[in-house]
Amino acid sequence: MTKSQINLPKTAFSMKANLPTREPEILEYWKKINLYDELRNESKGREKFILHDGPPYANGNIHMGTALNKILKDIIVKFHQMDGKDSIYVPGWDCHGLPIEWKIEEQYKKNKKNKNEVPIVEFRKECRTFAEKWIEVHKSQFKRLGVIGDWENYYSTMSFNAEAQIVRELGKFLKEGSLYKGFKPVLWSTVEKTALADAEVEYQDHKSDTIYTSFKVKSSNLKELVGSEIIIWTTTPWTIPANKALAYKESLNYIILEVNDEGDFKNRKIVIAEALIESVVKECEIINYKKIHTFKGKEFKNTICSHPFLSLGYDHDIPMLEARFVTTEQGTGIVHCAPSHGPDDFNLCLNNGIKAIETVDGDGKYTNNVKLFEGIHIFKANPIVIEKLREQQNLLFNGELVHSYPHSWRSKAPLVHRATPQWFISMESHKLRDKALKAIDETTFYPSKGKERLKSMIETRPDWCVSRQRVWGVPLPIFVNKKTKEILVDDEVIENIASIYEKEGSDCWFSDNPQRFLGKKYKSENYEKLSDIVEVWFDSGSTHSFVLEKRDDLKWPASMYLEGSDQHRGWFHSSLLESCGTRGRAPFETILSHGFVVDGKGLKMSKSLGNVIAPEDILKKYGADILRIWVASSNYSEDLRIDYSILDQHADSYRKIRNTFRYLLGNINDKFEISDFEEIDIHSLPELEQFMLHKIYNLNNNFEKYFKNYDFHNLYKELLNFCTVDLSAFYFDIRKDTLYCDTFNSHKRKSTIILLNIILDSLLKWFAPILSFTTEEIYKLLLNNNKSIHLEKFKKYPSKFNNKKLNDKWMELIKIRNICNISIEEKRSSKEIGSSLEAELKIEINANLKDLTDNVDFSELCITSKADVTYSNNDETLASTFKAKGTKCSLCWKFNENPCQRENCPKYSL
RNA sequence: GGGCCGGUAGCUCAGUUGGUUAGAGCACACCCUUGAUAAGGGUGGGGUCGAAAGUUCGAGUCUUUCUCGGCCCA
Repeated sequence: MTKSQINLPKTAFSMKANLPTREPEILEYWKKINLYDELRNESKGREKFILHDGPPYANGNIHMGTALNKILKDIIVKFHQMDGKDSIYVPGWDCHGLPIEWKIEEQYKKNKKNKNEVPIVEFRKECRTFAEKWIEVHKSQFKRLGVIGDWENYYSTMSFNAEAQIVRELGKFLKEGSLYKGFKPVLWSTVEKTALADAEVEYQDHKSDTIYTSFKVKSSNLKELVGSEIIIWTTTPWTIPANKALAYKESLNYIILEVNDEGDFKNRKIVIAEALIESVVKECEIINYKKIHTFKGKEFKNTICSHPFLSLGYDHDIPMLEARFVTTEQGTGIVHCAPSHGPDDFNLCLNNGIKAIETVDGDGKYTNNVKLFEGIHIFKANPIVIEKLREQQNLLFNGELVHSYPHSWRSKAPLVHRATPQWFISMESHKLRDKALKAIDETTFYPSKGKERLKSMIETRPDWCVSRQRVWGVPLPIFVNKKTKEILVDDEVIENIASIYEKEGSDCWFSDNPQRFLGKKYKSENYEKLSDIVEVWFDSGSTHSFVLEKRDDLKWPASMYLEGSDQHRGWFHSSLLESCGTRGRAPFETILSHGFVVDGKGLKMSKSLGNVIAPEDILKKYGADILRIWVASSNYSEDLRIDYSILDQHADSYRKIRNTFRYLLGNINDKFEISDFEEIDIHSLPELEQFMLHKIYNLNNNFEKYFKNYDFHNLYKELLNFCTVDLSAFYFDIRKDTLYCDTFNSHKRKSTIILLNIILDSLLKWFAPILSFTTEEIYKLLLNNNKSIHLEKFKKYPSKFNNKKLNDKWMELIKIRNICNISIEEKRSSKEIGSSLEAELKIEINANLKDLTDNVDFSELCITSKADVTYSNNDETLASTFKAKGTKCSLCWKFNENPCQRENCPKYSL
């Protein structure tokens, strides 16, 4: 008997995937067949699904987070495409901003070049070139992940039309009147000489000088207070010269203490919060004191103090103001307020008619608004302030404290709050907050918790500061009338600037005569041209206008914005505000946010922990399809863990899936026959095949349900389980006998082949959005038609596949099969049999199940040589296994006491 | 420091409105197979559901505290 007499599987589809080398070949193939253009051609006129790309910053190699983001986007785009839509993905890049400026400046430092000697326009050109370089790097890295999009016509925030449109968008806020000039403390770097965006700030430990200092009560409604001294604690002594007020909390209890220790404060009465007596006394080393009077915070009302530097000319009144932000966690329960140096201070003072002024210049030196200290750098001022307080006998205590403090992400220098002229978009003046909150309500969030997250941020955020004192960005298109100080608001000027930018970009703002932008209507000598640039979040928040609206192939609003959950404060946020301000609604219909990539233990990846895995390493070791499986199988609504053991596991699953395909391909000998599901005569098929159709039908239902909810990890799990449980361990295992040993054209074998084709067709399509490369490899091998699996649509499954009654029956049969397997295993472990074909089953089934099992061949189901069924009243199904009698048929390997009766088995195998 | 989210077998994930002995696949162990073969099949072990306390007849599910981790904010 030779193997040529049976129908063994044969396929060109190799068991070994070798993805790291095979995938680039497939990328070449996609390039060759112009897959992206083909996709657009094929789906012309279909309903559009637009996933608008949140632009990554054009700097540095991609990391796992970016890879996750792009793959997840690609999976969703492909799902919608196969679902019958025109699913268009246009990648984009965020290009302006401080990090790139810093890179260029670093290069200058290396080359001993002085930035101030380089014309702004030239500097900006270098920034542009830098960004262009990284866009190209990113592009190839993203493509390698299998991401399909309009790579040739990507968008960028530094393109001329983007810069022009950003000006138009700002013009809308200008015209409306919600863009205003304010004066406000912002986090400022005295090293970089700029305000920093929130995202540019990082918190690190910092050692600060701390002081307890006293403010004498000048007048008060509470007579005990007069002559007493309010004690405050601060970690920024240098802000004392800018003090304008003191803050207390109504609900707290306060106490007047008389100090009896020797020293400056002997016999002086000090005021602190009652709850903090212990800590203040301990820290200030007060030993002898007397409690004089306790009172409620609200009795501070209308109390006026004097500045500790009163006799040095600081003769302004220091009012005491009620504030909610006062706590008893640290300090004295009374907070010193310098409106130019803290947002809380600023707001409190503003509400009480005290304005912030410019007390510190951009370099960090006191201005002439600050008596005694003009010209001194604030970082050198602490000892001087402390010394002067001591001289004035108003220093109760000073020390040091290590605490978390804001630093610049680039220079790592500590930051300060500094009042500067800035440009703001008001949240209230034109009801931007209300509009945004309404827009959030109209948006669907995946996962749903994102809605509350964004909402709570919008509810509490302050006005949007859109100005930056830097050069690499879109210049704020603002002229201020030198005489009236009024902002020039004129659509014509804005459009003039925009149309100039459209042709040549925004560099000219810094080099050309301002008259060029003003046109003929206004004279440049009457106007001051602003040199601030727009903060980058406004850039990216405007992408919907210069990408979605401007491109004919896209639509506004986008179907979906998809980013990491940090973008609730970033791109989701700025896009929402920009769009609500200019168009009254969100630029997206849905938001999908994903968690962060962490290591196998759930810790964030960092160089110091040494747990960083680069996408490049994974591509080299496993290939993109494994990475794509990792994305699909992880629950993106939480943090996503990755390490090599996790990837190994997914690589194992991949092999299982690949071998499932290999079995299918082998048994159809790579001859794929696409069948029309509607045409199939189900009842002509064996029951097992009908049962499998039912399984497929229901799997597809679940598939659609999961896809609709973007629930990919459950979708993938279900597909994988189908391959392992339903196919490999069940259907495939049972049907090997038919496929190998039945005559080639027997009805049963042909029925099986029909099913294999249907399963292959289904699996290819179900898996295509996830296993983009492998499904293409198979598709190409089967059809070789210069088309792509990604041009296909998901199949529709006729409801006639559904057969619940049959399913119920087969669920029972599978239960019996499991019982038989246990029985077979007993004989196997006692070495009485090896292969299940050496077994002969005797099965005792409850008579109630007679109808169900009457025509069932349990030897086929359990892959044994023989199976006899008897019926009893026993509720339990019993199975016993015996060594099969007779001799082994050389063809079908079943044991028979008589010559094998199968049509193509040798009649006398004895 | 504050806000939000999360912690179920080694791993990826299920666990309905609180209701039997907490499930699946993978991995692991053992066995079988050698006609899916660097494949395939069978059986099995494995969890005090992050910790503690509480509510309840009953808690993985509800409450509180703590702890660990992540994101955001300061």
